[in-house]
Amino acid sequence: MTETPKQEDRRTLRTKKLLRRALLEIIEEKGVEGITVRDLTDRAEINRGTFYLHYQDVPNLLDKLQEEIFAGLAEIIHEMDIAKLLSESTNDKPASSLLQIFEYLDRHADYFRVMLSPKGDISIAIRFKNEMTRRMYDKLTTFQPQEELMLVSREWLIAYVSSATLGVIQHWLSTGRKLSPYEIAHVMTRLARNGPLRSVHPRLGPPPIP
Amino acid sequence: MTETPKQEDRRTLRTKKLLRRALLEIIEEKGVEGITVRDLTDRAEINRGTFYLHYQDVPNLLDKLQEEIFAGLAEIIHEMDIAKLLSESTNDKPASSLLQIFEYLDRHADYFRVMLSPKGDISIAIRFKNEMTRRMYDKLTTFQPQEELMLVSREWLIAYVSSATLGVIQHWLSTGRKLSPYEIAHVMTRLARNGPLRSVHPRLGPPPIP
DNA sequence: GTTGTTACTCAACAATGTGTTGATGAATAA
DNA sequence: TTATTCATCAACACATTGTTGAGTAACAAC
Repeated sequence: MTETPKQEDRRTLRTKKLLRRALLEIIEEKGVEGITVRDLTDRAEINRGTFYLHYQDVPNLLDKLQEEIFAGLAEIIHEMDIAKLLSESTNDKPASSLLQIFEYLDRHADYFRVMLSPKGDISIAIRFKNEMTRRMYDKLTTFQPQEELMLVSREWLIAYVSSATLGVIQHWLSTGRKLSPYEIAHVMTRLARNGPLRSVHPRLGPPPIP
Repeated sequence: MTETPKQEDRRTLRTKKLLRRALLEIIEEKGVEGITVRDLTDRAEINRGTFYLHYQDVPNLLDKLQEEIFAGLAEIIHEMDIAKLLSESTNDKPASSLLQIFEYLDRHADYFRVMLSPKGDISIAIRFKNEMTRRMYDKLTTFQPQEELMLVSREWLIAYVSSATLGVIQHWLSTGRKLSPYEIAHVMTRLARNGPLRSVHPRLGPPPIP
């Protein structure tokens, strides 16, 4: 029924590429709120009317790019496995699911660096967190159905972890990714396993897990 | 030299109050990007020109409100004491610094609920996190100057904790503050002391601290 | 290479928001 | 009461938006 997605015209590809580049440039300079169609098309060196041949307006352009990038990311987040994260917690290696996420972010760093920055599109961060949150709910409900056995309820645990993860990602991106995906995944794993306070000094409280 | 801040005119106070109310209303509906001076003054039922008698533009209005709210918050954040948080970690009570923060947020919930929501002003969240971050650096450097003794470096630990804290705050505000400031501070304290993974089930890894 | 299609350019349009100004009237503080 | 300050109103130039119609250039397919 559905036809094979016809290959796009060279000119179309060119225009979209130019617009994407101009968009990231403008956001980095002026932030999401500072985008105008005129500025966009001036930088891309295309006619203003051409913009409207491809996108309805600026939010629509942002949406389209977001869909693109999340198509790839959703799969990876779907693979996240808390049970595995917990069962692996006897060694000191980065959790594989985290590693995959950081590798994906690294691959699309031009986009994420800008979009997850303070000047970027907040809806990207929201969505990223939402995907993590949903996934964690599923996995956690299966793994530990008895909420009363937990130190804090699922709800707060998940809000805590998903925000912390996003925060570390943003810091990593905004400081030039000085650590490799492997190294930063390792850091994240240690923090998740031992908790922040125990990470200050292992001798405070019980020893760290590894 | 500086005169005592002259008491403001009734009419001025009235106008500013109406604008504040209208602002929070618009942000809740359409988000920060959807604010227009016309909409603002229509809802406040004042003349459009009147807006410009008090504020240069919309960002300036946002800034003024931000300054107001942060004047009070800065003091509290300044009181945060990691050393205390760690030394108190033999009991299961909420850390006093966290409790104070949640009480302040609770008192100004009309503002924070909107501003720290996804539709709100991202710069509030940024600044909030920055204040926490700076404070933690100071305290942590004093308390544990030997970074090599830490499981993860200060930099990442702080990015992790400050983001997690903000995330829990946002979740608390957006879900109607169903827990009291005391209860939510308690949750935060447990998460900080035991770490997320250990909070899933205390028997995983070493026992929780208290 | 020719040909039909599609994307791009350009100029003009109404509509809407912005920030400012000057004249007028009303509320306020003292 | 009185002088001051604030709010209103109408009008202004300017910028951005989203659309349209006509002309031009690039493209894919044959």
